[in-house]
Amino acid sequence: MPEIVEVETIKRDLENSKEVLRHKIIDIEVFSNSIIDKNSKNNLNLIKNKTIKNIQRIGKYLVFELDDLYLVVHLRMTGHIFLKDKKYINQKHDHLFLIFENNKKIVYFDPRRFGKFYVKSDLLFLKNLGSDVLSENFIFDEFYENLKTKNKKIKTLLLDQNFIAGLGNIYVDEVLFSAKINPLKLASSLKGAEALNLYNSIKDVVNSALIHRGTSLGKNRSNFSSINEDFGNNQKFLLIHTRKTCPGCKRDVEKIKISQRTSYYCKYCQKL
DNA sequence: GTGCCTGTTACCTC
DNA sequence: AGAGGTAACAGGCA
Repeated sequence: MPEIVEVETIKRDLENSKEVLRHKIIDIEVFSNSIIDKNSKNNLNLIKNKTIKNIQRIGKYLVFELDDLYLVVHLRMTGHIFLKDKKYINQKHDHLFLIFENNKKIVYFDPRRFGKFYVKSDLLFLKNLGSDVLSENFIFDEFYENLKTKNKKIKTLLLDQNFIAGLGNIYVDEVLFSAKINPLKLASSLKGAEALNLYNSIKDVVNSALIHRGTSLGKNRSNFSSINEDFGNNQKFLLIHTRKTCPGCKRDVEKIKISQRTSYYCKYCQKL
């Protein structure tokens, strides 16, 4: 579930806590080896005694900049970052601790263990990502030029992190509903006005969800929560994803699979 | 118990 | 280039 909005919420919460930025990692404990990228296993110990100089987010990746290297995590479906007191002891599905010189530790919790940690000396492994939709690199002209060349369904394209980085299944549905674009429409068929509408909808949907601290749809601990295990509120404001009735025309919402992803749209308000 | 579903992505083949 | 399948894994649900 963590898409751009959720990862950004975590990033901001970590920054605002003042307990991580400019603090030193004195130890790392790994309880499940499979969450460490196989090419990073040998480098893992290098993060010890390093200070967190900066925290950034690139697409759905959370990046901790250390003195001379990067600790990067992708939360995939069910990864969580919690900030706990040092006395916290590990519980089911906790896979990694980063222990700081102050009284805190970062806990990586992930029931499905799809998430991955990377330790790298540079960020070249992220070089194929498209522009982050919250960054200043996300520019309409470039977006539209690229869009015109793609002969695939617009929903599939917006989910492609190498096209634009950050959106996942929930927000793509919301964006397309907001822009009144059918998810099955070919990207290359969009007119300039539609593309501009789409571009603006991406920014609006993401920024509005950020205000609500992300979307927490499930009922259990796999559900998105930020560093204090607090859920987001954006699920209350979803207009189309998981809805049965279109808020625009009050007719039934379509629920189909597009590229193996459950997709919600209104065939009346989002005409093909 | 069984089988199917799930918010992500990399990798593979056609 | 694009489409489709699979795998990683655990838990919820009918």
